[in-house]
Amino acid sequence: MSRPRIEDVAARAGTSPITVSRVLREPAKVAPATRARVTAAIAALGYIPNLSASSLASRRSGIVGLLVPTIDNSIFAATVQGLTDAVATAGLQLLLGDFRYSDEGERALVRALVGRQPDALVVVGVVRDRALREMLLGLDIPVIETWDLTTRPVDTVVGFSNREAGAAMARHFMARGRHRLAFVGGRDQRAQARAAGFAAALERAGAPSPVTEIVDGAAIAEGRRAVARILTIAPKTEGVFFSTDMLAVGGLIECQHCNIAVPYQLAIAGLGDQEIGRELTPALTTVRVPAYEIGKNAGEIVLSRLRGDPIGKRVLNLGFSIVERESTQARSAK
Amino acid sequence: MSRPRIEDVAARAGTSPITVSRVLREPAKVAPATRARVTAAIAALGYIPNLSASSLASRRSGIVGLLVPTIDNSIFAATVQGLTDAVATAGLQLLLGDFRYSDEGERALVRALVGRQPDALVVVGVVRDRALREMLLGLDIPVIETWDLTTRPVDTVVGFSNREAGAAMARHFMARGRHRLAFVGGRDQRAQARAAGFAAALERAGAPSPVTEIVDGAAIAEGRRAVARILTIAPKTEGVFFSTDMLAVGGLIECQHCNIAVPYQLAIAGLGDQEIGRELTPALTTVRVPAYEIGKNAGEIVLSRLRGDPIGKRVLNLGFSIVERESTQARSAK
DNA sequence: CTGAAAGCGCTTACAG
DNA sequence: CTGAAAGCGCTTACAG
Repeated sequence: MSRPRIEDVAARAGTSPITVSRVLREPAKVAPATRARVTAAIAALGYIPNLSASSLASRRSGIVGLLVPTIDNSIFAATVQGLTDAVATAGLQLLLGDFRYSDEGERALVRALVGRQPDALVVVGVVRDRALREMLLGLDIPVIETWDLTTRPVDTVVGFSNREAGAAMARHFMARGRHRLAFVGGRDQRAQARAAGFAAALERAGAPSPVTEIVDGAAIAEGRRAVARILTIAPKTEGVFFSTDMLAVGGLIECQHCNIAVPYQLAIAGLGDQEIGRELTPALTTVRVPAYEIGKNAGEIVLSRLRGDPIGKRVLNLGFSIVERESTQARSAK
Repeated sequence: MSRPRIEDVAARAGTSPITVSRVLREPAKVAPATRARVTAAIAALGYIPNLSASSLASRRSGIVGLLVPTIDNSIFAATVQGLTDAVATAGLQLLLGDFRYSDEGERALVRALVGRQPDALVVVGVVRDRALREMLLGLDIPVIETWDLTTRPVDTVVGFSNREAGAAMARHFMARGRHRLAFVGGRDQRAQARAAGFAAALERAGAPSPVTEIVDGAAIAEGRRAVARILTIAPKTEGVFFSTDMLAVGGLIECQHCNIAVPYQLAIAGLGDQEIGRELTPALTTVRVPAYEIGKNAGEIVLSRLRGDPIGKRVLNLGFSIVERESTQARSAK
């Protein structure tokens, strides 16, 4: 007793396969009586259409491929959620792949995803790898880059300026009387953009160049280690901007262990506005980023493109905001 | 210029489509010279096989469907990682779906996944819903349930006993002189099993029944609220077991805000052994669960079954362990 | 080691 | 409103 095919449903409903297919895809075009018989037959047999056959015949897979650097980072979870919320209404499914922050992994992943004939691709990040860009350009499906901005997207980019976020945080520190600063972040492009914006804003203001610590991953332990190093190398540091809230939490914890008063001796800020940062004492200043909205907008752009709407803006800047909490208060605030 | 097909590759290599297909699937069976020509043609054209066509013809999709309650919970991320690590070696891809802790969502998701003709299905949780069980039993593919145990799995279950974990934690508290206890957890089956085991162990020891707080989600804020409520309802409570570390972190934070000394006034424990619990002060006692190993083993079972190996154990208990840290130390330890 | 024929289960494009 | 024919791009099973 293998799985029923469309033909079995048709036989039971006393109609043809194509009518069954229509009931599934455009029921309004089928006479109510026929439709009822077909629906009953589908239910009776527990028929589930074979989407491989459907994809092959229609050249529409109903799949949106999503490439994320890693799935164990809850900050991207909101983006996945937003994207799901947007595309699920159209019956599209997400095929998720993590490339683990490697160009090579990303190429392999794209190849694997493309084999499934996705109707669109959404990428966390902006694609810089040349070979990958070429591959994506030749794909002839919408490709949405996210979580950053670029003047020349593969197709469309929706995100915010990580560079500007870094610069804004530098100004935030300086406005509170802190000029000897440090940056902690990973090797990925977004972290690098935040670092660059941070350093550039300091330079423009005539402040010293920031000490920069590169870390692997976003673990709390990495944040702790980074602060310890910074305070050894540059004991007069007055504030540290961490590329993610989890790293910043590590910073807060290390300070607590070493009896360094935050924010009075050292100010600390993160990025992501994760719940833990709000709940700790001192509460963590952070950059709130539109993670959910990025996913939602990306999904809506995908749907619009699949409908054949005219192409809108190629660069969609959703902005960010700085949420000031205790961890960066000015010393005078005491 | 649409995408090249196997026929285009064959033409360029001066051979037939079926030989190209063989080079892709079982290269050892093709003469080296032919293989070289085909490989060159594939590279030159940037050929990527259409996996919909491949699935349809071979009745093998190369997809493993994974159903998780939610993707924004980092504790499942380790399971996803383990599963990926195991199945990627065989060229299988994960199709991930989250059913958001609802039976209805789970049924819809299974239907959506099944349409893609997965070669196997892995579920976080044990399937209790009757309709879903029937559906899965009729599927005729390996179905692996995880993260709990049951005497009658749909097919095979790999996990640990949540009930036993709850009981073990109750004994842990009692061995440290705490008998007035409380439980905090969600509505999902695993949380309920932990609650039941916790209560049963207390009853067996003649301790009072635990106060039980049901929460929605695993947010820190929920943990805070739960502790506040417990201390209002039962101010003499000596220890609280939270169903997840994140909830327990909320418990720790609430105590800090209310000047309740942990563990001296109130002991706190979680489950999951997340990094944050190790780093906070007091460090959090927790149940370490084999999240990664569950995924890894599930993947290996899938591969074994697809190879056609004889079916092994239907119930694979990977156990758990209690990691004692400061948050549950005995009062006398001071 | 290689290939011609048939078919996987759908949908498209057309006809009526 | 409904259906017969052709075809989507692969692989299986067989033959040589």
